[in-house]
Amino acid sequence: MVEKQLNLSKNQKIIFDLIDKSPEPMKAYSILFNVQKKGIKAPLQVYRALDKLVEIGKIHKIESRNAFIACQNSSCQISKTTAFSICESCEKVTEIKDNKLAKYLTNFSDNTGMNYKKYNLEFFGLCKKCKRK
Amino acid sequence: MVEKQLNLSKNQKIIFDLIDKSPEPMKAYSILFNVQKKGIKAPLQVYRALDKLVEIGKIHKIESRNAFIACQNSSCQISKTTAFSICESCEKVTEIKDNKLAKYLTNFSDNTGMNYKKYNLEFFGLCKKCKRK
DNA sequence: CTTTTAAATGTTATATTATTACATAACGTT
DNA sequence: AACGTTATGTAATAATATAACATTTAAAAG
Ligand SMILES: [Zn+2]
Ligand SMILES: [Zn+2]
Ligand SMILES: [Zn+2]
Ligand SMILES: [Zn+2]
Repeated sequence: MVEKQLNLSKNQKIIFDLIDKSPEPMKAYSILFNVQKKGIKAPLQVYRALDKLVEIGKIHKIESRNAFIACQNSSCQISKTTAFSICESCEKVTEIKDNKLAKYLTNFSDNTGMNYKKYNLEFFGLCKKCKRK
Repeated sequence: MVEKQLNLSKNQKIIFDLIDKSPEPMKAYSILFNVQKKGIKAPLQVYRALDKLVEIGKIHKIESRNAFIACQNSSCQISKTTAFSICESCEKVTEIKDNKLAKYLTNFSDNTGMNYKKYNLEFFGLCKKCKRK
């Protein structure tokens, strides 16, 4: 599944490519370390690219881990509704793509009648692999 | 609704009382500043109390804000399932107490068949007051 | 009541995560 | 070319969180 990313700037592309290749969420200073050989030397350069990539939905921040993961779900580019599964043992993170869940949460309204176009849901448990141990 | 908290230690009680009185989520260093007159001088003392209070469900961490709020929902003492509404304008945070939502998420299983006893959900939007403006 | 163990505290230093401030360069539009 | 917008470079610093070690308090066991 090839995604267009022509609109990304130089730093944004370097940093997106790194995160996209990583099998696990990456932390900002780990990203910084990994892109120093490409000329990105300062934290701010990383955070600026991360902010933009989050804004356009190419990556997501795993809030409970202060780490970033590439989006696995094309619809995130137009919405801000995210759900993840996080293994508390090996820290594996998977983006949950479930239309029913998304619909349920998007239509959810609380006791004040308020509803929401944006949410972030993080599930915690043990992944298949870790459960076997 | 009086809650028992006899089991809290001195520092835990000082810090819980402060958070419980606050109308808004409190950040760790703001807590530290506020309890220095009571003899709690170092960040670690605050973080240790926060860790314990989170563990026993008396407070929750709002992950997207790095801030802490007192639990509004007695059932959180036995579960780790939390949901919040966050106003993106005034930063007001409310804990959502909704049995249907809790049931739906607790019973949710992802495409791998995995399910979860623990989750954190943060909804974002504008509160009533901010919507009027 | 005394011994033992676990939980909590105190203190210093340090690690990790993120932003402010200011200057410059590249890009897209008219 | 002139303009406004977005992105970049760089240095300094703020904000959040933990490591390491010594000591004290409280709970549990004998
Ligand atoms: Zn996504
Ligand atoms: Zn695992
Ligand atoms: Zn609660
Ligand atoms: Zn508001």
